[in-house]
Amino acid sequence: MVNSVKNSLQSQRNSSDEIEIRPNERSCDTRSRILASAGPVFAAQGYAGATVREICATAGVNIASVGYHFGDKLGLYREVIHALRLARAKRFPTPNTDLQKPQDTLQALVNTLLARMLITEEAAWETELLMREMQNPTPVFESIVEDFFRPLFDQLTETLGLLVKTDLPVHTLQHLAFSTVGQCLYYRVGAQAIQVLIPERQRTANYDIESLSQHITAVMLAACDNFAKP
Amino acid sequence: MVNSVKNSLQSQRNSSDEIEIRPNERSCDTRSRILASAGPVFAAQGYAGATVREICATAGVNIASVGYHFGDKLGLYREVIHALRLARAKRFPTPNTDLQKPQDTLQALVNTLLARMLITEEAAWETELLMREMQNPTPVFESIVEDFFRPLFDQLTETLGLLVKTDLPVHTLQHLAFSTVGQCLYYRVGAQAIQVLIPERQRTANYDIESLSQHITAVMLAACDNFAKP
DNA sequence: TTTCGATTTAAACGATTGTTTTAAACAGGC
DNA sequence: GCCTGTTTAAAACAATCGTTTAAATCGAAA
Repeated sequence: MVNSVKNSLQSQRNSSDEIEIRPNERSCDTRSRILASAGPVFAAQGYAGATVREICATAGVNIASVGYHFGDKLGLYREVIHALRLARAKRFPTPNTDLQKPQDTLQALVNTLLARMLITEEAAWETELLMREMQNPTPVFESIVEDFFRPLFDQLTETLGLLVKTDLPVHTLQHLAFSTVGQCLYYRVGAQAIQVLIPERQRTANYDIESLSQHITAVMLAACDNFAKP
Repeated sequence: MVNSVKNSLQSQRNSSDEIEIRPNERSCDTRSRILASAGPVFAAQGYAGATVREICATAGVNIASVGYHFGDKLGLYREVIHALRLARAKRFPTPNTDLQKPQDTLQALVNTLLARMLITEEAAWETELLMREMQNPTPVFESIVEDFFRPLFDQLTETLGLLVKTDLPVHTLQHLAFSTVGQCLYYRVGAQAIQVLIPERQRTANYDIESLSQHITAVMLAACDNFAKP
């Protein structure tokens, strides 16, 4: 009985991705409330560590609702990832690369990377969730890389190719791109370590996005100049 | 009764770090077997995800043994970290910095960092455990940073200070050190992403420790040269 | 050999997990 | 207004977790 109801709901959701027609208003409210609460909890505790009880408690709904609306815990997680991809695609449009000097493009790319890493707003849980996916990849990880990382990586490689002036091997350009990404990523991956290594006073003074992006850009421009020399 | 026995054992262990005198052979065997099995399990599943049942099963001992020898799960984890620290100190001795040119010291430091990151031997679980500590810090994380990361970080900052020649602000040297560490770290943190971004043929050809360390060192030397200019 | 403390064992405890069940509350069509 | 299908609520489910308990077992001193 109840199972058939859930299965029909599940297949209905899979068929239409964008528009969802819910029978009435009340269910749509609970459903979106669960979805909104699940993201931060999954990000903070990880998939295994997160509990549906905590998610439902912060959402203010009953525990059984997640089973009714999403089938089970994994179904809810898939929906969270799906919503995350849509949200981030709109929030972080890839910077326009055509009408600037490559130095400015590089600066803009580093700025975007660092902004994604060091975001402390209400949507910081999205980055946290992506970081967890990098360490514990699930079947959705590959599509995440293709949709989010590949465009920025290609743009980065292209921009660096304009900066080295000479024709370097492809893998050298890739290494330069990874050097750029790695420097940005460290200020999130190593944030806990930095918090221990660097006193708070220095951190608040010299570890803002602006200072860090200028430093990383300077490092990469110096490297590009050096690789341009015979 | 039993509690007092355990407490005395616990304090006995804390007092003497190096030499352990166990009453008989049998207990020492079980204890070391638990310790040997716990490391890989903690690394693979994380602290919260690992279960003492699985650890004891792979060790072939009773479940209550971990309570008897280590107090509780966290006590066992602390001992694992302690043993890890001793093992890694012997396997990766900090490079001697005194009798070389700073360029060579930097190269050696980058080599050490990359070797720690990309190790694929039987002891890879140690690095995996450290990476998990960086994202999900447990109460032992701070001591890990102090004992593991701080020495290398200081050595890195000092070496970079010799390379820039001019007197730069302290935070700039720190940023340069983090740039170095970040580039090395990315080839582990982003390994899953690189596996999707770069075809396997290129990966096996140009992503060995030797190529990567030379590249990263070259980037940082170029940056230091640039920062030395007026 | 006997005795006693140290160690291991099997079993169970209480807490927490994801999930299911049963009944009540709600909406709209007749 | 009643009835049918949908949604929510409270409770309970079985499984698993870390931890504890009480008895059995072992090793060596007496």
